[in-house]
Amino acid sequence: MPVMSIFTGEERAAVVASQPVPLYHQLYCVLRLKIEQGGLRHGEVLPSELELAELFGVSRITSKRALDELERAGMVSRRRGQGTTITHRYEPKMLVAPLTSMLESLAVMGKETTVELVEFERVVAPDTICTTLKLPPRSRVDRAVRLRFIDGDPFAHYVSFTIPLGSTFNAKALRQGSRLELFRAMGVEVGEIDQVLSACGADAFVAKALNLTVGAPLLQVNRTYFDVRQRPVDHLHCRYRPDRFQYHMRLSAPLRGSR
Amino acid sequence: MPVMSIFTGEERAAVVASQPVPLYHQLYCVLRLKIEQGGLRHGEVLPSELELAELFGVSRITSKRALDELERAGMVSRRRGQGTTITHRYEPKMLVAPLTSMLESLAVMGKETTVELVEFERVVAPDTICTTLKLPPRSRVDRAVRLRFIDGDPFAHYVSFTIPLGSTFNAKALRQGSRLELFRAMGVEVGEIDQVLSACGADAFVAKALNLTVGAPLLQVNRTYFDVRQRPVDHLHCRYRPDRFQYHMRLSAPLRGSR
DNA sequence: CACTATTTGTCCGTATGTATG
DNA sequence: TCATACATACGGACAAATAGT
Repeated sequence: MPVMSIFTGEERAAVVASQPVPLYHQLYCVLRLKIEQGGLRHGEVLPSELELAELFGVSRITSKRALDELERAGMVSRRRGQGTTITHRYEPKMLVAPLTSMLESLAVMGKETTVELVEFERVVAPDTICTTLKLPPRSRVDRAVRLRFIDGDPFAHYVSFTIPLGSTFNAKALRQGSRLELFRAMGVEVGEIDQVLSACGADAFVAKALNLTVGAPLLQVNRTYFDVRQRPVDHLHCRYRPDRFQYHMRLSAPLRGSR
Repeated sequence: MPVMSIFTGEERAAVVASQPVPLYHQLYCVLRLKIEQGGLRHGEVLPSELELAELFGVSRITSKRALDELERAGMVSRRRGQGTTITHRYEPKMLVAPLTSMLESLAVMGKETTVELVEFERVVAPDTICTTLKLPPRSRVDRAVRLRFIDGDPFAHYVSFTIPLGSTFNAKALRQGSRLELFRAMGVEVGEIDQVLSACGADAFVAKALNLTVGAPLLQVNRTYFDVRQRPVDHLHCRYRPDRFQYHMRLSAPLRGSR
């Protein structure tokens, strides 16, 4: 019987020896991604080691190792004579936040999420931060690292740089209330927010904090807070697990008359 | 003299032996990213092989190989006795689009980008598409795959599913004009757009199309178009290279009185 | 002109990881 | 499981080019 074409040519072509990444890991990534994105569902049986090896043009040991890694990652279950079945369930456990306003940290986030302060320190600001906050080079800022949890699982990693506001802006206050409330208490009225949305791979720090592997895709939001006089007050670097957090928007009545 | 802290702790921590990726390649990636993003500029001299080796806790051979790869990639120039100088010029080949309206495909995108139609076919819609477009199961829709280029480099991958509008909605028309113009020409007035922003790893298809490796982080936007009668017309699946495309927003005057 | 320090280029030997049959 | 081949990574050693004293 001819082997079913479960995998596309692109998927097979993505596993190549010429890359500086082990073959077994390339194959592992292809399989894992396919399972995570629902291309292969819970309960389905993967091709056998030999079939996989032939499909992707590798040896049986290589395909075996890729499947073993999948098992170690808890994606599949392997049994002799029975094959490799998928145990991973696609369960969203997801928070969808509106992006149209600043509601995020108040209404939506407040529902079932908790925040944990990981670090708080007054540091010399990196050059990029000095530039965005319009500070002279090597100024001092308050750096805070925080994690946000949903159902006890971390899904957001924040690194914030705040211009010195006063001694009341400290770790204790950050642990208790939201940052926006804190700003207001310090007499800073936030007028505008500048946001850039992007994606990035998890670095070693974030990967550990969010319980991911290095390089895992993350939704990235870089946010600058301005006070009512248009002066930058704070820069926030957010990274979200895409399987647990998404942004939602509804845009209405687009321009009709033009072009 | 103590070694200058050119690299952050995060950067140094990203080069670890425990990962299934060669050390020299990890280091190469860190350096390349720093140069590409302007952290190290044209003409600057990189630390010597020995300094790099000590900074990142690897042997000189490893740091040397990373630098050699950088040279092969045309990012730096190496000379005995003189060191490694950066030849790559930092030009942010990046498109930053506003997200506040539907302007994207009209004003911003039209500037220096081009679109290429990769596939166009009438297909049986997947279940998920039928659900979002409120169609009976196994309905037929027009599926289009497109790529968007900036300076000849692909940065966006689109997969769209459109309810049957008529024979004028075809490959030829898609190649020429924008989809929104085409909708209007077909008598469909787009009233609202529903967007979900997230991140995902590149699958084999997209990786090939956007010239990336499998698993590379991408900014993902899933968009549903509704006509003025609130009926879903089209579902669009966008994936962007984060180094070439970002979304930008400015939010003003957040709620003051409440909580 | 040496002389020196720095930096890259090349080689060796060894140990471990990867991949095949 | 074994034998084999190749890639990766380390430490060390020495040669060759460069720049400054």
